[in-house]
Amino acid sequence: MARSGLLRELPVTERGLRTRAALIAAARRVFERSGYLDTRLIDITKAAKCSAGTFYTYFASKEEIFAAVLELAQEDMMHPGMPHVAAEDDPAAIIAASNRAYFEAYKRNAKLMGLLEQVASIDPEFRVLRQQRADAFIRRNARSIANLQQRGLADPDLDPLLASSALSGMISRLAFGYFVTGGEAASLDDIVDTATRLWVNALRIAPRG
Amino acid sequence: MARSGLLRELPVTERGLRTRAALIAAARRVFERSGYLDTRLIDITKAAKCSAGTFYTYFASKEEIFAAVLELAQEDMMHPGMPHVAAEDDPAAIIAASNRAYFEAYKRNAKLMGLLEQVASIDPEFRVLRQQRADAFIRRNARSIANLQQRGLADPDLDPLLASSALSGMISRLAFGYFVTGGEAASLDDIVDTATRLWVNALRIAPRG
Amino acid sequence: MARSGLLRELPVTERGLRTRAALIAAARRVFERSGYLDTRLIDITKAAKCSAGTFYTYFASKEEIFAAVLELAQEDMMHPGMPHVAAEDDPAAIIAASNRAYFEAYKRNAKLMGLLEQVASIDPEFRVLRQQRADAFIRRNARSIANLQQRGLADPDLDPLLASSALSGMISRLAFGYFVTGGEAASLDDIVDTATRLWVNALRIAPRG
Amino acid sequence: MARSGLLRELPVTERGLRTRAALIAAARRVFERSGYLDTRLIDITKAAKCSAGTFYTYFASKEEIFAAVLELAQEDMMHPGMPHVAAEDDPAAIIAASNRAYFEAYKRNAKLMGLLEQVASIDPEFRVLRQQRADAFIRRNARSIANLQQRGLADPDLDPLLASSALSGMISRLAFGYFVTGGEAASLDDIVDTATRLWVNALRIAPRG
DNA sequence: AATGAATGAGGGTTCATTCAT
DNA sequence: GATGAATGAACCCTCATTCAT
Repeated sequence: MARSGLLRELPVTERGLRTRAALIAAARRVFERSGYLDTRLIDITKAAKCSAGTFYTYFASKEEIFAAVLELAQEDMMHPGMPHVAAEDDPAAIIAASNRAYFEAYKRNAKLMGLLEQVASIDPEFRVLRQQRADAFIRRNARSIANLQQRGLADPDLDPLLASSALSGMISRLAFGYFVTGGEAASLDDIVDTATRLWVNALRIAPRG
Repeated sequence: MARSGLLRELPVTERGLRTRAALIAAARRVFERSGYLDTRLIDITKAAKCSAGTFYTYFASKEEIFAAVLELAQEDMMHPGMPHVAAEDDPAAIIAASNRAYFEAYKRNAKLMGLLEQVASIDPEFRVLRQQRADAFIRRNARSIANLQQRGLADPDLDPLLASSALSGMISRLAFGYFVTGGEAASLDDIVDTATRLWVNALRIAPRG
Repeated sequence: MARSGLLRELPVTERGLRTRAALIAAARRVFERSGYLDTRLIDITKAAKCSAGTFYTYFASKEEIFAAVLELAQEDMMHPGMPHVAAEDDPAAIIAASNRAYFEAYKRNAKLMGLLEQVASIDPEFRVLRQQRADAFIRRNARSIANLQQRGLADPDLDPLLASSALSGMISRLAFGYFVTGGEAASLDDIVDTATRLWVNALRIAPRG
Repeated sequence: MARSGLLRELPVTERGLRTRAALIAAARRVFERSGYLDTRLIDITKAAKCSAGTFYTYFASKEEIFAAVLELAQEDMMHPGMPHVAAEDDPAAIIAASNRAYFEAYKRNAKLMGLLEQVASIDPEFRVLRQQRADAFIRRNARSIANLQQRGLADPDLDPLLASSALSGMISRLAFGYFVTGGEAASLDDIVDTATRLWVNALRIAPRG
């Protein structure tokens, strides 16, 4: 996900970079503590130990600094999806690894994912962003499904994109329920195992050997 | 889902009942047009053709009238899930029917479901409400899965509740993506078919004798 | 204190009289519980078990019903001051009896006196009312002082009205502190005794015999 | 009477201090003109020539700015009571001086004293404040009375605190009637003289020499 | 005479944004 | 670049009062 239109250019001086970074770090902390809506800009500037006016040197709005927070966390969030593993590996093992990777990345950024969910439900720009991320995840998984089908290893009657859309949604919703809503009683291992088994079953992936 | 604690007593006169109903109807319209956050109480009272003060005769807050809107729409939303079909029916057919019913009910109330998603991301009380609804749906499907397992018709290695949680989430997320986000290109039939096929596969439901 | 300008005519029907009386009784209760300012008219009508509109059948405003509450309590409040005793009685005994009567009447209506103090500080009409009551008390005591002076029993250098103003104020302030503010630690007897002794001393009333 | 808990931190810049001071001065003016209840915050900000929002930079409420107004006037109000005079002075002269000082200070702040009376009748926090001030005055006079008793110059049968409570109340009520209610016809000198004579008589202070 | 719903003016309060220093 | 005070639009909410039934 390249720089979204929500971001402006970086400051030039050393001090400017430091202040900007302090604001972003403070913003993430405050957003995660208070939620997006309840966060006031002065809460952020207070946490960053700078004045209210300084905020506008770097960001034009709350949306813009939230975009910057997301951008900083983005690298870590790009891991999930199918990691590159040797093609000859057991498909079930690959799916298991992929799901585990997704859940773990989700866990590391759980609060932020909850925030993104909240902001996406409020602001169309972030709805698009969320959609783009979801689509990237879906397309990657769709390619993997199509690949298995071509190799005769998965149910050929399924539309790869639709199936990926459904199954990827299943995974992300599970992660949301587990790490954000936090109401699930099961252990992470159980969830990954069940999700993987359902995924494998759903695609009718032939058991190995 | 009984009356939530968010509701107060009903008015006693005919006129009062009419005004209250007008407010709820207006609120639903305005919420669906402008979203929850951007709706101001005066927008609602204007749409209901009454004065600002009248609002407070019936509701204490925006949350309260939103709860009333949901309550009114609730009956229709309780249908989805497993419809009552003869037990001897083809399990796959039952699942297909259930999924179709869910998607259709979702479609009828799509804007409201999008609103609930938004409000749940903002207000903890509605987060609980959404959770309760999701849980009811999950438990119903879990019972169905357990039943199939007992009859030897579904993969016995799956935990029914966990599997239901995953698959029910898959369904509701699909519905959300299809009817609320609205970005899906597929036809409703294709989605129902794919969802059903994945569900049937995932549970390893034996093809009918 | 005759009917003040704050009061209107009485209702004619039996039912009307009953409702009016219920409103006044309720008003006194609510005023004493919540204070004048914090009392809303619906609090009164609720307590009187009638509707909001009914209030206006009998009273034009909160002030007016408060005036009615005072009027009803008035008879009891007219006792204080010098009670009529035989002129040949011991002057000190008369003063003691008078003070005691004042304190006791004050005690019976302490909450109402506190209210009157509050309302007088807010509403000029009641400031006048309070002043009239105080003046009546002062003039009565002034006549008593003048009488003692004429009989050679009290310090002739004092202006009777001024002295009465000071001493009467002393008494009413003591009563206010004792029954309304409620911070005094002394017993009522001690207060009456001290007040009487100070009063007798202040007028240099010759000890008897 | 230290800073009450009603006050927040002072602004740091010169400009801030100026604005805050302007608000307090304006508040005093408006309160004295319109009374506490009838004063709206915008009346104050208008009088201080700043916007409505600025008020909240310095004060959280009407109570808070009223506390600040009182605090500013407080120094002047602490003078009254017994001024320091040589111990060997004529007790009556000391009392006269003390009373005169009290009346003069009261006169300088008469409007504010009236306001305090009003606010104390409305707001419990200020009721406490008024009580504390009254108590300080009473205790000071009680010490003076006890001292006279010990020197054999005053009626030993009086309880000093009770007597002070009564006589101090007499003085403050006179001042209130004279400067706030404003209905008294007498001259200030006459009032001071009468009050002093009553006070001296009441304590049976021995005539000098 | 009683009802209780409808009215709407009026005040308080917040906070993103600007700007002089 | 940084500061923090000033701004004022925007909205919420209360409640005395009116009025149709």
